[in-house]
Amino acid sequence: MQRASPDNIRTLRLFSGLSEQEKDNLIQAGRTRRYANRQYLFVYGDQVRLFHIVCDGAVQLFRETPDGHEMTSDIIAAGDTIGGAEILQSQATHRFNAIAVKDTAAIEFPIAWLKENSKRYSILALNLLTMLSRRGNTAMIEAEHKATMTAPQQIACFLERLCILHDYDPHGFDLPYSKTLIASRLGMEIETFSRGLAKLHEHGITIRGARVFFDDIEKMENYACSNCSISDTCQEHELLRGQLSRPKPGRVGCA
Amino acid sequence: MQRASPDNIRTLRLFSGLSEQEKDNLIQAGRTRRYANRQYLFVYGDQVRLFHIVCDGAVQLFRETPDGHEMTSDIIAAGDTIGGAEILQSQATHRFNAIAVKDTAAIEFPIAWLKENSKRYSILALNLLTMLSRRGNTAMIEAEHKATMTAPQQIACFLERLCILHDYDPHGFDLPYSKTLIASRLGMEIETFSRGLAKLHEHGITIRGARVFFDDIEKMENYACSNCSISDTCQEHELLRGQLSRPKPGRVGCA
DNA sequence: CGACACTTTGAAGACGATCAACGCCGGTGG
DNA sequence: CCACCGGCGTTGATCGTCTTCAAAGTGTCG
Repeated sequence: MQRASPDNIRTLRLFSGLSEQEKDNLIQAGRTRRYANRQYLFVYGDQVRLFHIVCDGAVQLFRETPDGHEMTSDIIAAGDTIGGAEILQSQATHRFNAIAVKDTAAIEFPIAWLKENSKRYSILALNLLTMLSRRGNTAMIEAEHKATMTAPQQIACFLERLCILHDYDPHGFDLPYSKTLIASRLGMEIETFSRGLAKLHEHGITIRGARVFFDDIEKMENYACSNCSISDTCQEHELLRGQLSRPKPGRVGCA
Repeated sequence: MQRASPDNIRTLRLFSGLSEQEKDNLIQAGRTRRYANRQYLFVYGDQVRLFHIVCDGAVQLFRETPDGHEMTSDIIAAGDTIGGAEILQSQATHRFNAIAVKDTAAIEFPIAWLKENSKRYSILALNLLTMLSRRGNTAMIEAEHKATMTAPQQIACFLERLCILHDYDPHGFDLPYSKTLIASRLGMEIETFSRGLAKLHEHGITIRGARVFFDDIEKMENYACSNCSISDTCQEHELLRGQLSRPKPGRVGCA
């Protein structure tokens, strides 16, 4: 998992391409803050005041429907940011709640900081643009999945991405979030998720408690989705990527 | 509908904030090209070579699943762009097909043009960023809809946005695309869409052929989704927006 | 040990996908 | 002018999947 303690904040994708001095200038305007598990960063309707960089832990972004249903828009892991889209669109208020789902550390910046510096440092704007458009891309692909794949397929695809993006050992790793949270993130009920996990055993994925085993990497291909833009996200994992999701020439869509 | 013939290309959101001379410099690198209805701009697997600005008509972006199913990712209307995300992420090949669904005119630019100029003109990068992140936002919200709303609700929400974004008369307008295309865009089968349209009559929306009537604007609120980021998209339509989707204080989620 | 959150499992129901048939319309060709 | 065709949309019936409701099981932490 990518971590960003004050030590390695300089390695964040958001700041890539900037000189060390530029990074210093930028970072010094931020303030590190810690959130306990289950503590809110902000809620629906709050004024947009801050841009956050999550350094450690994870933050759930979610909405509630009038009938009390909770809908997770995204889970922001360490190294990613919150609020960029809202600020650049000059949205006055937040359209979702943000709550820490682990003990979390985040650096916060005033919105003016982001607006000014994304004009001053075009590379910063580009980095943010890339991150946001990638997130949007993922959202589009997942919307597609929801329309074309069964629940077990979606789960398998999610687990595969999880394993690759977080650099977990495919032969055995623990889920980083509760099953309830993951189910919500995938837009399905916890019961469906639970049953889906059970079914994955027939397809070479075993789940015992929170532990996941890809016991047959070949069979993973049944679920591999060549459109999930895993490709350019962690360039150092070429090998694993080749093992897990081997896009076949001419193949489109999700199997 | 926003049109961008060579005359009004200067008014595009993408170029907003640039001087007339800067616009000239930028635009002169482009080449206008016309596509007949049903003509492909590119297909899945093609090299990413160009950045497109759709001036007139509309372009469907879609994938095909291995079992021959067609999945529409998006419909790009006049004034919007194609390829920005791919270029900024240095994707080598296209992950979807692009086909004109009307007679269409588009200006095309080499990818280097976009890369260089989004560094040179940070405002251009910001504009593109805003457009892309808005598109991603919409995708996320629609994914949410797919998980929380019934088919008729999704259709109503779509029609409402359509009416507002294209500046149609809510008391009667024609669908700009075929029902088949819209159904695909919403990720549902044409049969489901057709039945959904029929049901909307009980809720104050009448459809006769391709013509849509919001015969009871008050009832629209039953479907209005306060999270659909219509708000900052066409600033000139405050009044209509107030009529159609009136977000209530403290209200979250989709009704 | 007991409280509580989280997860699993079962059974019933709702919704959308699928399959099939039909109506409608515009175009083509005899 | 009519017959034929293909694309498009509607409607009906059936089926599979996911949600919902209900209950029991598991784990953790005081």
